[in-house]
Amino acid sequence: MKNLTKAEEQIIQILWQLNKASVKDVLSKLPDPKPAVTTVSTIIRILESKGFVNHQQMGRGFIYFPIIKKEDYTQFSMRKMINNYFDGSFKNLVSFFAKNENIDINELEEILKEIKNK
Amino acid sequence: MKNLTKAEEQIIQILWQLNKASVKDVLSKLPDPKPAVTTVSTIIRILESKGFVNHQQMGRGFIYFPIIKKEDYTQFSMRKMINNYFDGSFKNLVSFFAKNENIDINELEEILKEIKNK
DNA sequence: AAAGATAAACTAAATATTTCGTTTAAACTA
DNA sequence: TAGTTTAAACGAAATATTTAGTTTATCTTT
Repeated sequence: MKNLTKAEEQIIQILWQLNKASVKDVLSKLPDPKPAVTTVSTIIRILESKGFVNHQQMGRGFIYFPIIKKEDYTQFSMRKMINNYFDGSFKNLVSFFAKNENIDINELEEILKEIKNK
Repeated sequence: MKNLTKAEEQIIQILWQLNKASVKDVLSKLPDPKPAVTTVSTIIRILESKGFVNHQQMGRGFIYFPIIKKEDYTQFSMRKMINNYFDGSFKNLVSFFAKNENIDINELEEILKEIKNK
């Protein structure tokens, strides 16, 4: 799986959110200051060349859609994160969050309970 | 906190590992094909200008050391990761790992037990 | 002290990424 | 059909990142 640059990531996040979108749809979701339409168009084309996106004709123009699932890229990114920052261990990640008091034991138990019920 | 580029991240990881190191020490830890010494030196200087690293005189040259803790940068990165890929929720992250069978319930319970005993 | 070695600073070239104006092709309108 | 509008493709400029040679200063050795 190829790495996404910052600009590419911002755009594909929008495509993941919308499922299908024209260049203008994507542009409208971007925060101010908005880039030029052509900028968005170019980046989407790069995403296509990297194999993350595809398109279909739709009336006048194209509708773009992701062909890599957000979950797959998430997994790819998390794997790297865990390797580089948690010594390759998911357990270390959870411990880290517990230790740093972002999350406490009770909350973790709640999470566990919820997961069990699925 | 400033973002680190790929090259910068690779270097500071080594500094985190070694605690203190000369340019040559860092270079020796880099995988082949090794860059020029000056390249490493430049990137360390950039890390200093970004406030991640400092140095002290040591004999002939400098010894560099991180002044941002790995844990702090980890937290910074994880926060972004969770915001962008888990809807801002740590719970979602844990569910994701459970669901994707990278980790199963029993393993999670083990982790929880271990954390409790601290 | 002079010559050589060493290490950081500086500078600039190479590469990667981001941005957008211009061109081209197709569709629509008068 | 000719002129206008629309949208993608192209090309290239602007910016950011990476790489490393050259310079400068200091230390070491003779």
